[in-house]
Amino acid sequence: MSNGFDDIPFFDDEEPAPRKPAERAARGNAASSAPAPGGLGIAARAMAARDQARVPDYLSGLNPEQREAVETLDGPVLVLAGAGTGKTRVLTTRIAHILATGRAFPSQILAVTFTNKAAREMKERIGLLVGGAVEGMPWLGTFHSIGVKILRRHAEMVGLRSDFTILDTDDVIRLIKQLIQAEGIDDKRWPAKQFAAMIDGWKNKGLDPSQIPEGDARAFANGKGRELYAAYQNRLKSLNACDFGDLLLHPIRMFRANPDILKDYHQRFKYILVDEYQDTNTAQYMWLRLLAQRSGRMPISPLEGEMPGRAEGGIPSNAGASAPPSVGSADISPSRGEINGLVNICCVGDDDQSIYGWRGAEVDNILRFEKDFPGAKVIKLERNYRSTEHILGAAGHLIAHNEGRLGKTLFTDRVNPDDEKVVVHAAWDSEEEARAVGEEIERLQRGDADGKKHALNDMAILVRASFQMREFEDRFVTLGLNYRVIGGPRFYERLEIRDAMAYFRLVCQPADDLAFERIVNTPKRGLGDTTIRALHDYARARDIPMLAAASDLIETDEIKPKARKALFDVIQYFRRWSELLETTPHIELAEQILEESGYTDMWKNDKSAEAPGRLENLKELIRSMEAFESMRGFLEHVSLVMDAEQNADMDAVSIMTLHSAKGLEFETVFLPGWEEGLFPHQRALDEGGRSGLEEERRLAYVGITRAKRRCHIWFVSNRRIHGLWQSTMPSRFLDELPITHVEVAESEQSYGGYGRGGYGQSRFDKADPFANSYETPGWKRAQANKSDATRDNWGTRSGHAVERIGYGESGPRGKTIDGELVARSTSQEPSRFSVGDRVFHIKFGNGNISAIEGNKLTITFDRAGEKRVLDGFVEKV
DNA sequence: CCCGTGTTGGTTTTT
DNA sequence: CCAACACGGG
Repeated sequence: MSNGFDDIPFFDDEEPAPRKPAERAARGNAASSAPAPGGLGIAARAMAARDQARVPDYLSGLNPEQREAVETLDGPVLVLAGAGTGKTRVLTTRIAHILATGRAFPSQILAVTFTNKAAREMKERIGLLVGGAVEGMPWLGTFHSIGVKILRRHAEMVGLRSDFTILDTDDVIRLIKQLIQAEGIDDKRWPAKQFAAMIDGWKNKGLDPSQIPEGDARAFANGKGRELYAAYQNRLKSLNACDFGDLLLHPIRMFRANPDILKDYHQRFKYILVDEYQDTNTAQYMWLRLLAQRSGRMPISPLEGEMPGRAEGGIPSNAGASAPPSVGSADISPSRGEINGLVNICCVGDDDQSIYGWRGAEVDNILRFEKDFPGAKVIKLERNYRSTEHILGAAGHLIAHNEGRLGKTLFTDRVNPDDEKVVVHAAWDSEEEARAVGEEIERLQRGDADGKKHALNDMAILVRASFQMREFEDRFVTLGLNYRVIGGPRFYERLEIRDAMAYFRLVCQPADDLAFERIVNTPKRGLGDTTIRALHDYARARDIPMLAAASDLIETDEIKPKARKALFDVIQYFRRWSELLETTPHIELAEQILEESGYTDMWKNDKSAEAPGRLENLKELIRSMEAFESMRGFLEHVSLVMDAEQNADMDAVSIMTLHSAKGLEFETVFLPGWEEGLFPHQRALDEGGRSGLEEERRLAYVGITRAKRRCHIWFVSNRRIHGLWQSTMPSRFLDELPITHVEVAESEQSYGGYGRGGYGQSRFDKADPFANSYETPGWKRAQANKSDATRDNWGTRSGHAVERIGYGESGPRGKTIDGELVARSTSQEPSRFSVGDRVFHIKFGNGNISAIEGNKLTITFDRAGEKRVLDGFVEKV
């Protein structure tokens, strides 16, 4: 059976020891056979000297620290790579170096990232360095994609078949809901969603049902937490399915139970590289330790209850006495180049950018690295190539307020007297904040400030919470300023896509009950609750899939004739499609399935405004299948890679959360909402205490360090929270910025001072400690702007466009549509519309134009009533 | 089965 | 305040 993973060579492609090119190999081996860490032998030193003379291209241009990080191939290495210090470059060059020196074949390198995006980027950049050799790197990928690859090979060891399905969050919640109901528990009081989150948390920690803390187990459904978790795992097994957590946990269990298999992987992976190590959770840590560990001297026992991170400083290698029973003892003699029985593992990360503690990441993993991997080389990259000294100075001073850190200070020597300081602005409320940011953006765009016109693509607004985006969107629509929102629900999470996928899944995997239940009555076939319940009970009683149960039951008279007929048809279709699976091209089959099932017709007959968009999405889904060889291959891809590609052509300001900004950079960054309660967020403070505050501070650090040249921070005195206006205090982080690198904007008139209660005085309490007068240009400008804004609330600029990357059906107020350019007004020219035109709006549907003013139209929609919209959002019908 | 009304809660997100 | 969801009526 071809299931999309046979094409990856595994152990059957075991290469002989690297030998060519001869000269390079000799060099590499000489170095690696040198008595590690102590000092190099004379011959090796001579050769090293010779190497100095002939530096390979890919090494030139690295600074000494980067170079050391690339060239220290033997033993554990931790690269502490500050923001903008060339982290990815080090990682990719290191791989290139391993390959070029003949140390390992591409298939002997394990390189893990967190996101598909990061994996893709790495692949591309390695490709640039070494050419086609990347193709041979089957083990470069996310934790999860590598986890699947391992698990497919050994699925039977954990009670699965190798064609198991991967459930996403939505499936998981539906499944749990069923279990909760089956237990007779009130699913209102104990929401499935909440329990799914708990399970996720346990799995992040690597905990089986038997290992979860008693308190946790009791906390849900009157103490049924543990039973439910166990029931969930059983159900997954009978569905031949996995959730995301299992993709890591099953391999861990499998390795522990089968040292011989683990040993194969030890032999395979000569080099391990890990990106964003500060984001690893306990399960990922355990997974890595199993793969990295050699010689059985490393006690690793989190599954036995010992949590790494506590317990006297982690896991000392010499604590041989407490070696764990099973896994640890896979006795592999250290191969050449490994020290302390450890593989050549290189973890790259930045403890100051650890912002995912709330979803299970353990900063402690990176803080503990030297203890975990004795003899580890720690290399700090502190030379920054991204930002000005002011930005680095501000960020550095801020982050220095954290206690739990390894300590780095970024610097740059590209100092320019024209560099702007970080600017702190105050505004009266969030509306004014949005207005002022919009003005600043336009100023930069026009080039007023420095004579240079700045592209919108070089600017970003980074917010703490997504509700903050709305005000900016509103303002930018008004101004006709292009923007794109990054983040939010994605293409593959949309209803119609999930439905279609459920059809495909069921064809490929007839035991996929979740898929069955999803679509058995979609489109409506008169198969209601009663029928489904009967199928469900029958299937459970016999432990067979529901589709099979349906086949059985239509032979009996347990089901009403009408439903029986409908069910019969469904079964027939699936039988046919399954047969066609092997013979028909998958694209064709997919189209056929959606047609014959009546699914496309369902949307064609749907009169709602979203229906056309949904049909378009279905077409897009089919198109995206072209890149795959088989339907199974496609399904595998989708379950792991839920990205939507973005449209980079358009010039637009990016709006996103601070979290999704990690790893990105922009010339100009706007950071609004620096108020106590919002940033740092009250909930982080309440629930996370001191470490919560530190994570918020790291988030602030991430925000500032996204900026290359300009960083504008804002806070407001009044913000509407849950509908009611609250007066707010400036964020404590503002006080943690160094005066030398920060400038407080001339008062934008707004900020009337007030005390800080028990929090002590802030220099931001006064309207402006540095310069403030009602005669300042800033005040005058503010006044001017104010009238400006009220005068023309709709703006008159042309070419407005909005893009929403990854946002699904419910873009706010119908302004935007999924990743597509939806508005392009042309107000300079006479309107392309006339009063009375019949038009279509993607959100509001069809309607007639009743008035036109510039690029804004008043339209009476058939269903949505009268609305004012920009002309770019509608088209003639 | 669809739609309207009431209720509830409202950081951050990947796989 | 506003959006998502659950429930009940037609």
